[in-house]
Amino acid sequence: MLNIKLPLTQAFVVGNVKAIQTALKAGADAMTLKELSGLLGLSQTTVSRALNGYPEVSEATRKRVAAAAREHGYAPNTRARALATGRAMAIGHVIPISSKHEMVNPVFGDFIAGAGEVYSRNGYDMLLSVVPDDDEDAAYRSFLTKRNVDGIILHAPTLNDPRIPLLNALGLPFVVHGRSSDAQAPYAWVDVNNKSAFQRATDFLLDLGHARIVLVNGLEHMDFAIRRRAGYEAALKARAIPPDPALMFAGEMTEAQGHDLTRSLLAGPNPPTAFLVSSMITAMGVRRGIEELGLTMSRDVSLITHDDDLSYFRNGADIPVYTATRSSVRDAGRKAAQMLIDIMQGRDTAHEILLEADLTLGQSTGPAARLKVETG
Amino acid sequence: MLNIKLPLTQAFVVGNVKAIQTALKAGADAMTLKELSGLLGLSQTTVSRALNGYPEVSEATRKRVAAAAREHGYAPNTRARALATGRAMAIGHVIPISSKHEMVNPVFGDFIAGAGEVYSRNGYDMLLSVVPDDDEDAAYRSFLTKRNVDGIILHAPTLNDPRIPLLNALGLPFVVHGRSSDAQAPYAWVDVNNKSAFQRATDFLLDLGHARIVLVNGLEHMDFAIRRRAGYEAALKARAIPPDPALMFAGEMTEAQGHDLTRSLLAGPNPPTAFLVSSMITAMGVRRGIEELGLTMSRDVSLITHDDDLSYFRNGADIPVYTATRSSVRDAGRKAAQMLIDIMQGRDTAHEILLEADLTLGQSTGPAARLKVETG
DNA sequence: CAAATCATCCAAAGCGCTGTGAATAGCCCA
DNA sequence: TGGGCTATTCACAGCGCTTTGGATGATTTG
Repeated sequence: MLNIKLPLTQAFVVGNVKAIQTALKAGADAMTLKELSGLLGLSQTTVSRALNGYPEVSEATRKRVAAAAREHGYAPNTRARALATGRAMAIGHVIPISSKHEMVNPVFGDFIAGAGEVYSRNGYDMLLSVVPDDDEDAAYRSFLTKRNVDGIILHAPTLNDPRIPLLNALGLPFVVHGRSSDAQAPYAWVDVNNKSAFQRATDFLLDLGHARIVLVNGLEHMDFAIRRRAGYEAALKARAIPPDPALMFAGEMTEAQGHDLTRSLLAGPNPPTAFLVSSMITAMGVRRGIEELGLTMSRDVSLITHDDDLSYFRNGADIPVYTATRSSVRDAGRKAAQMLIDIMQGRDTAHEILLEADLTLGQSTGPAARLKVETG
Repeated sequence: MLNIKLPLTQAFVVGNVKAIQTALKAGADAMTLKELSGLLGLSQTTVSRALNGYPEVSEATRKRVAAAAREHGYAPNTRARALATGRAMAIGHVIPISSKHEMVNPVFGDFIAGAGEVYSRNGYDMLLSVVPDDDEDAAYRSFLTKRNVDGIILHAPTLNDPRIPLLNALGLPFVVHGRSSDAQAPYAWVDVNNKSAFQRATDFLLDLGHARIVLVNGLEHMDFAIRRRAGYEAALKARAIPPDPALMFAGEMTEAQGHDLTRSLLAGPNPPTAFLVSSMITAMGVRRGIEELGLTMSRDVSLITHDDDLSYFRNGADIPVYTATRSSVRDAGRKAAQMLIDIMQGRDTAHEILLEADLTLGQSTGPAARLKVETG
């Protein structure tokens, strides 16, 4: 395997177009094993074994084969190899799109980046299936009966997600990004400790003297949202504060949602003094709402958000803008991919990874207004 | 083909786990054509032709075959089919990641969503290869010599992008999302008219009396950034205003970048009165900078941004927050995918699609402060 | 020096599907 | 009644690779 990779890497340095054209000669028709072995005067068996690092090939012929492969730009046909070995060397991702709002999860790009990194290091391809979240049947039919992947990553699990028993029944290895509360059977997963993160965040706001804390959550059938809410409620309960339904919201995590909600709450009677928000994007909307009303974040209203540490949306370089519960979704992608590969290859490995989120202090939190009056 | 799809769709209704378990019996080992034909007492040929809609099969047997396929949850093995037909029924995307900043293009998720929609409608899979943008050789080796895709979508083209002659030389059908200025050979592409969009936007700001307009652009080796800058400069030139290098910036399009740049410019001598920004995310940073200085967007400083109409980042539901040059990247994804499929299937089709961006009026633009003094 | 061992290499049988080139059977017409 | 059709169906040869189960000499061993 390695024997093939190294030489070609040289040939494909971007910009070095001439070398590539030479290497691959007449365009579209790549060389086959048969042709290569014919050229070398060896059997297909020997050439195949030489390239795949089997021991029963002399070092001399192995070198000769490797050189020829490089020279002629030979690489095994994936389809043929997959058919022969029974392994597709590909991993499938089902990307659900909110059918109501046609929304793509913004977290997805970074997760993919992390996972893709691990895949390519291990010789796996990534197969994507983008489907409306109320019509995932097509995607599963494709992956499962067409057998074009060896494993699956499941995104955005819901409460007691029916896809989990389904995949379990089918025997295809899979790893869930997130968890599914109330799931009957065991399954492998990588998740952030959403409950503990939001409990700590709520605690922190309570410590600052905030009593009316708004929870701006994701859609309530999503598992992560359920856990975040549980964390929020646990923190309140610990101080004997009954959760107020008027302060708890669930919905798509858009900027506009955050903005509209904030405006109406702050303009209403008995306004809240703090917001706990499920995504950076929504948090930006909340801040816009705060500032449009002439209020100042941190001084008048506090704000904590969850931060997936998205590459294109960093929470400030030096001092974070927002106080946040932070956990890199890209890292989660890496970990989930590695776990899946380990499982597929029969390695003994942890099937459950719970990542703790950092609580990073930013410029969006401060003591509740009430306290300020006392001290100032 | 259709014959297979319909029945399975029923079996796979999410939640109907029992039906699935029944349909696929003993888990992982799917049925083969050989088994199915044996069961039916027919030859593999006949079964295959029946399922693939060939005319030389009697309607009676076709029905019988379809029913059996449904009952046993049969679907052809993709790998075997690909090997036999020579078509992989998959399309590859090479997703470059900025190697300097490890940044994933936020536009990518929505583009994929649009393209994926078209792919699944046409029976194609989507293969993703995530690679650092200075090391794309591995991705191309994989796609081209391993032959696991029938076509490629190229993202984020640069000035005279070397990947274009490369793919042309290799004879693999491909479509570029964007264009590559100075490219020698022809190629198929779907692009937004970046130049005209930014020219119109600049014109609009000039009409409002703004003279010092900052251009906050993407990385300058990216083709779209070059064209946007050209539009900006053309508008200035039309009014005999020499472009001021001190007002033109290029960089990664992050929120922090926009913020920092805005603060330093507005705090400096001879501050600008308007910003023309290449992405919503950066625009949010610009606005944060404006507001932190106690200024008001639109009244004190105007702002126009490009808006890719990302699903998770809509520019306000009713009245847009930002005045923007808007073009849906998701729609571009659909169009690029369709074009590629048309090309691969030898259909006669347009190889160049230039999408015009809307200039939508929002709440971020207003007359330059100078004019306000005159009128107020 | 014959027998056993080793190091190399190879022919051939699949993997599960498609597609070509018949074969078979039923039917029509002269 | 026999030749010519049409409508169905089938056997078989690949697609390009891996892998099993030998071959073939060369080398070692008792």
